[in-house]
Amino acid sequence: MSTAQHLRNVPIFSDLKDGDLEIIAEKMISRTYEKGQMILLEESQGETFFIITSGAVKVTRLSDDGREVILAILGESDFFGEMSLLDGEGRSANIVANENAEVLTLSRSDFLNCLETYPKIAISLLEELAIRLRKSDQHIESLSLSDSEHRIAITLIRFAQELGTIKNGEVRIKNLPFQQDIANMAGTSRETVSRTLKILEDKKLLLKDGKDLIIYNFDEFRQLFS
Amino acid sequence: MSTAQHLRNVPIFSDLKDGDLEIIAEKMISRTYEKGQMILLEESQGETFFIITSGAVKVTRLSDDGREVILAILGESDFFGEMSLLDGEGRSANIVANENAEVLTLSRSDFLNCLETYPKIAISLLEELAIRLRKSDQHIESLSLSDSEHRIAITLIRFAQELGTIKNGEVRIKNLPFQQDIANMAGTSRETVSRTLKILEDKKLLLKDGKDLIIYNFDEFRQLFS
DNA sequence: GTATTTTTGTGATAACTGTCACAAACGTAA
DNA sequence: TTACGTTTGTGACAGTTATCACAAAAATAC
Repeated sequence: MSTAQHLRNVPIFSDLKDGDLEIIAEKMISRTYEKGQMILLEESQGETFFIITSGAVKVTRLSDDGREVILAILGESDFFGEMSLLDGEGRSANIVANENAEVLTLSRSDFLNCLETYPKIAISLLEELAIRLRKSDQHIESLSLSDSEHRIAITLIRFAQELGTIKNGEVRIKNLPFQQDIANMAGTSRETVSRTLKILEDKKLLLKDGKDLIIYNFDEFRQLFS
Repeated sequence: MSTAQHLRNVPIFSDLKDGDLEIIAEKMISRTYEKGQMILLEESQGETFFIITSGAVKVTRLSDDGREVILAILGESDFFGEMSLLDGEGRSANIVANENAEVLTLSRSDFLNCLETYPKIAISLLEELAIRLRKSDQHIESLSLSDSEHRIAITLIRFAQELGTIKNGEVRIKNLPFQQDIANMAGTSRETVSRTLKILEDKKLLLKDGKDLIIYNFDEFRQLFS
């Protein structure tokens, strides 16, 4: 797929005309990262905007004692790096390739130029940030008042929404992340994730199928834990 | 103070020329709310943009069983309501007047018009949302991996940054919110807040002075708990 | 002023869940 | 295949903290 075609799939660029898309596409550079490779470090200055064309990355923060909090897992057509471009602060999070990943990058100046030249991009970006803020708020809510079973279930719902495929009410999450990653997102321990998945399986709410996870009745599941 | 003068204090409008500011000011309507009054309900459609000119509001989410999670407390010159205007979803949070509050409102269409007419506003708004997202991420981090003492301390730091006044290294938070509100932000119980404040006081890190709270050495305090 | 409501302080208890320890299962490379 | 590393499962235990209960203090109303 050409660079411009990839951009077409990214919500914030989807409003643009083909010509404009190609102008932007020419300024982008493609890069690849291997699983586990660090893409961005917390301390570095943000100078680049990234769009994922294949693979997945995780957005994390690390505490002093080395424990990892996963803020989000991003996949194809998602983008990142815009935050520190916008507010000038340093990075607020680390980005690590969660599987082999291919990205397109845009420099700070080209990115800011884009925003000024195409106000529609700015507005689309606003929408996207509003959506992320909303998700953050939900994440905060779940961490604040739920027990670990709820938090883990809500994390599964997030995965289902981002990575899952629905087939008559049943969601299949292909390649469920490791329990340790789920734990780091849900704010709990790896062992508790293991035990809780078993409990949910006993309750006939979900099924582990190799590396995949199936939620039998997604609507019911969401209602139970929302 | 005139409406336009109030707008001048709001970061996202501060770049505008006086003339433009007045054009916008004319479209705004002033409203007042009494302490405890609900300003926005979670279920309602978002049709209005709000700017606080005096007082404070709290942004909350409610769980089924009625427990409240406080996402933020906003004060003078802060704004809210933009999120559902942008992404079209329903409200993601409730807004309640935390003290008597005066706000300026702008209708959905006028707000969106503003964004298209003054691209600078859109970019400023992007910056603001980036900042909020950053704060949300920090909030998530603290909820994920800290014990209750840390979470409460971090909540106090947030209050200090939003509501505090610094005098040679010492921060005074005037009118510290109730322990119940602190608990709802820190994701813990009211009793734990009570006990923890006493512990921090015993450690000579802070002092309760009537309705105010003083953090003796803010830099040290931040380092201890960040 | 007194009365009433709201907010805060504090003990006792139980429950949840993090941690440690180790075994089992799985994946992968040689 | 075997061997090694990674991921998952599970028991035991301890520590943190939510909850309940009620008293004290503070704020507000009358």
